[in-house]
This record gives sequence, structure tokens and C-alpha cells, in this order.
Amino acid sequence: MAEQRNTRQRRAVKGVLDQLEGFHSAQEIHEFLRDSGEQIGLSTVYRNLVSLADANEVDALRNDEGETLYRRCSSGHHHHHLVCRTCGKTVEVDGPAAEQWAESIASAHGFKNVSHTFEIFGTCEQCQR
Amino acid sequence: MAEQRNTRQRRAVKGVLDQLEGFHSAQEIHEFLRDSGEQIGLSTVYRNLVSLADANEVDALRNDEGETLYRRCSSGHHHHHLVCRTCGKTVEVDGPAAEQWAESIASAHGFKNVSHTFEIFGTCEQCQR
DNA sequence: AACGATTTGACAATCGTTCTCATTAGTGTT
DNA sequence: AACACTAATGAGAACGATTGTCAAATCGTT
Repeated sequence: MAEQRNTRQRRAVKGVLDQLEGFHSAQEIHEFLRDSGEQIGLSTVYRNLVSLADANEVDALRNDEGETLYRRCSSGHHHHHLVCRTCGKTVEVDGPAAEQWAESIASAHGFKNVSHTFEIFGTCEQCQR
Repeated sequence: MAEQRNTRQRRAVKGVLDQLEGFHSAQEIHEFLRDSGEQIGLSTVYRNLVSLADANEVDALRNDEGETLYRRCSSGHHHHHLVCRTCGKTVEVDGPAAEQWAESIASAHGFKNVSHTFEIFGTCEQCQR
């Protein structure tokens, strides 16, 4: 259906995500690209991030302020994150127990079509100094 | 320091929260008040909700779309929610296990000043019809 | 009733994100 | 390589939720 064209800009966005550690906002990513000399529009960055997230090629999550943050995800399966508020450094976390717990709570109350968010934010060791 | 005045508007906002089931956005609450014949500005609703949330008199959380939703919380202690996307109906949920799990993950990686979000969204039985 | 400080409300401003639409550029075909 | 067809881009406008501004209204106290 949606044929993805391999444009210079899309390549660039993917490229940054490989270089950057942890989660970053679309605007940060745009700024980074511009600083790297890449000519790319902000809308394009947004569009590509959204489409990459739809295609499950990157992880997306919302931080405390409601911004969406993106990160190239290593594993293909569902997981959660421990994210540093300051530098975006991320630890990937599995929580099968929590997973199941959410599921069972939901179905116990007759809820369908369930999604959940489970993210941990904090300040990493480095940024504490 | 901040002495809270008991204004008609603040009373009204608290009042709605008592009447309304589940989580609702500031705008919904404003609309509801207006429909009830209460004359109140949108900014005022926002301000009161924020201050009530700060005072821990109401619960606040962000939904999938990044909107902030509010609800008068029954219990004073920390808890999570199972929220219906459609009507806002809410089940209050305790997850001591999940709680501790988050804590231990965070400290294991040297993160301080940790906060977490754990909310479950779905469609409740009624709204499935 | 009067006072001084806090709140209010209408509206402007902000911030992240999405939309619009004319232009550009992949991709498959001669 | 030149074409054609269509998706992707970019600049800026538009949007939606939320916050800021500031004069006017209101609360609680004297």
C-alpha cells in the first residue's frame, strides 16, 4: 500500500537515530540534523518520525511534559523504558509481570482494546553531578 | 504562603469533580460548568485544576493524545488507573508489586529522583456497544 | 464600609505538532 | 538518458491544549 521512498531526508533521520543515545524529541533531532549540515525541514522530520514509529522501526513515548520522544529501538518486542530526564539516556526494560498484571486488571473489569503506558523517568548517575 | 480563597468558581470546579465519574479534560469540565449555567472562564478552570492537582486534591494524568485529564481522587495514597477512552470511567488500581519493581529497576541503574507513569487505557463494557 | 491582596476573565501568546499546497525528486518504464 | 507518475518535501499557516497578561471584580479581614 504505502510504498516508502528512500529519500535523502528519510535516510538522514534514520541515521541520527542510530547515532543518538536514548530518547529525543523531534525538535532536538531536527536541530541535530541541521547542525550536521543536513538540509531538512522540521515537518519532514516529524513526518518521518511518525511513519517510522508506525512501522515500529522506532520507539515513541511521551515525557512528563507531553512531548513525544523517539528512539531507535533495538529489540522488536514490546518493552518499557527507564529514561533520564536530562540527557535522554535510556535503559530498556522488560516487565512481563507488569504486562500480565495490566492485562488481567483490564479484562477483569471488562475493558477491551487495551493499551498501557509504563515508563520510568529519573536522573541518571552522570547527570546528577 | 499561598492562601486559597474560597471563590464561587473554585467551589464550582470542585463541585463538578464530585459529580463527574472518571477522568475528564479541563475543557470538558469547563463546558460542563457552562452548561450547568455557571459563569466561569476557561483560564480559571485550568488554574484551579492545576492548583488542586498541586495540592493533591485531584488526580491528573495524561492520555494517549497528550491531554491532561483530571479526577477527584478518593484515596490519598499513590495509585494508578484503568481509564475508558470514551467515557472517562475509571477504575482505581493498586500495584504495589509494579511500584517496587519500578523502584528497584531505577536504583539498580543509579537513577535518582524517579517518577513513573503507569496507566491503562481501554474501552469499557458500556462503550463497546 | 473600606482596604489590600488574590482571583478572575477575555484575549493574546506559546509550544508542540499537523496541515496545505506548490515544488522537488524517487522509481519504474521506454 | 529522458519520461511520467506519484510520493515526499519545505515554508509557513493552522491547530489544539495550555499558560501568560493585566485591568477589573471579589474575598476575607479590619
